[in-house]
Amino acid sequence: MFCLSKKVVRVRFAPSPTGYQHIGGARTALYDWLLAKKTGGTFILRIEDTDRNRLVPDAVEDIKNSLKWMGLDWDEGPDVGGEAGPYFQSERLDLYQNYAEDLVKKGKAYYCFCTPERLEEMRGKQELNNQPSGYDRHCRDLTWDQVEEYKAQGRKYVIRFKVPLQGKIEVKDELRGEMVFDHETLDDFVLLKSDGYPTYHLASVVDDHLMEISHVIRGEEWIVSTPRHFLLYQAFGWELPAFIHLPIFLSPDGKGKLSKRHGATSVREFREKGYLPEALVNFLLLLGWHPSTDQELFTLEEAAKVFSIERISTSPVSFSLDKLDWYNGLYIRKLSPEDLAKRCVPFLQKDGLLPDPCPREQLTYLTKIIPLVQERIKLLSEISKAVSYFLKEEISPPAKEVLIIKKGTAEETAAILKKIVETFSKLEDFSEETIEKSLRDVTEALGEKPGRVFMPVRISVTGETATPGLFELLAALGKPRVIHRLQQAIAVLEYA
RNA sequence: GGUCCCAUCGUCUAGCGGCCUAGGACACCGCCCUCUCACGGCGGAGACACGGGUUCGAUUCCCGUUGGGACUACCA
Repeated sequence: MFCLSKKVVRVRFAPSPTGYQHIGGARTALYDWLLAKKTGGTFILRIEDTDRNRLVPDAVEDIKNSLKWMGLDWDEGPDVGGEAGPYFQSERLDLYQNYAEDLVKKGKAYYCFCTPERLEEMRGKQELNNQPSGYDRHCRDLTWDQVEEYKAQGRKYVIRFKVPLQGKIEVKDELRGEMVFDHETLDDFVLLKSDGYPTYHLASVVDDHLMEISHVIRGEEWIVSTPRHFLLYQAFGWELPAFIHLPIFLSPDGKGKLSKRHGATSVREFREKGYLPEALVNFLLLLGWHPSTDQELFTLEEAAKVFSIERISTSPVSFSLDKLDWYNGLYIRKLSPEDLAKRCVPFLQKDGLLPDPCPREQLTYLTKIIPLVQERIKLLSEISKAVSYFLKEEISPPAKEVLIIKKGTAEETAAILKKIVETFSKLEDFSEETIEKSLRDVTEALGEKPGRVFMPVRISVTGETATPGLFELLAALGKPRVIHRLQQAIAVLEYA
């Protein structure tokens, strides 16, 4: 049987597959993973699929993919197994049922035959009378005969925990210290649902015990449930793990917790928007945790060396994306051209700028132009706009108004461009250096300022006013396309 | 309504009684670099919610007020 020394750190990330991996959960998983790595402990992935009504079919895949994408590999769990399995709660049903029945036998839990309708009515009355909400313990004192009778009638039932009527329960959170809850404020919560599945309360307590979890790291929204869990540990006579409640993510506008209304909330969405896992991890790391230094940049490995639960903060965190964007730009600039090009390919394919699969020459060319735009994009998804005029053979000719130089006329502009076409045509070697020299020579010969000459060229060949440096841009584009696009622009100026 | 949590620049935060004329980062503004846009460099503005205590001394400790948030399901 499964047995380990109590000293070792065993942490679990226990998502419920009711949707795509939420960004808040991703941070929890990160902290779990870091604590495990820091201490040489074990990181466990456990799927809490006990709500069959809200089950999303591909959620488990998404959760696994999201964790892998972020670099958070698990030591025990789906796909990798482990001695404390199974790691899907739906495969542990008999366990929960036995433990629930056990509590009933000990008089610490009871069968409840109340119908959903009755409960709803009860709740309605409580709200109407401004009374505290909670189960009214209608079935708490059913006699054994009554229970047998109801069961014989085939009535559905749940198993509820019998919360002691008097007294207090002291709960400890590693970050916040002791918290005291009065039993009177706790109701007899459900342990086992009528479909035979456990509630979170039962399942998580049973599994955390059986899997010998040392630290329970979860969201702040669980604080109010913690006294119930302590009561359960007490009833079973089990040793408590340490509890760490992470501050929740608030919406950037400061109104309530982060929700779909405020943009991306799943890891998948951030990935699709063009965020790098390195950036997301770094951002999440510092959202609620701070090192004892001023260091802002961390790889997973670096973070794993210095991470500590004592330095996790307790106040709610506004999930503002500004810093994530900054991190993303930073990490994009740090990538090698080869790496960045590879990461951009899917985005370019999605936008129809590259075929799938991508031919070798195309990838080589992309790698060549990537450095020109690398410091100009903050999201991978911005790559298409940044390189479209490189990847397309033809661009739609710019409008006349945008081509015309400042305080100048169409004729003047066309004359400048013609002169440049003429100069470029004679160039044998269309390199950055020769381009720069000839362009500057033309500028001087015409008695113009650089800006007045460079800008119409830039717009002619790209259609944009904001681009990489002109000389490197032209060289990367190649002489034929440059001349063609310049002639196209001249035509617009003269005939449009 | 009830229970609980939280409270330093717009945001993330440092601070664990004197080092604070409150530090850093993002965002913002200005200047520089410059062919545009970025990148980069330099500089600027910007916070201890309020009221009581405790103390020689409070951003730091205690209480209250206010504000924000979470939970209040046979969901997690």
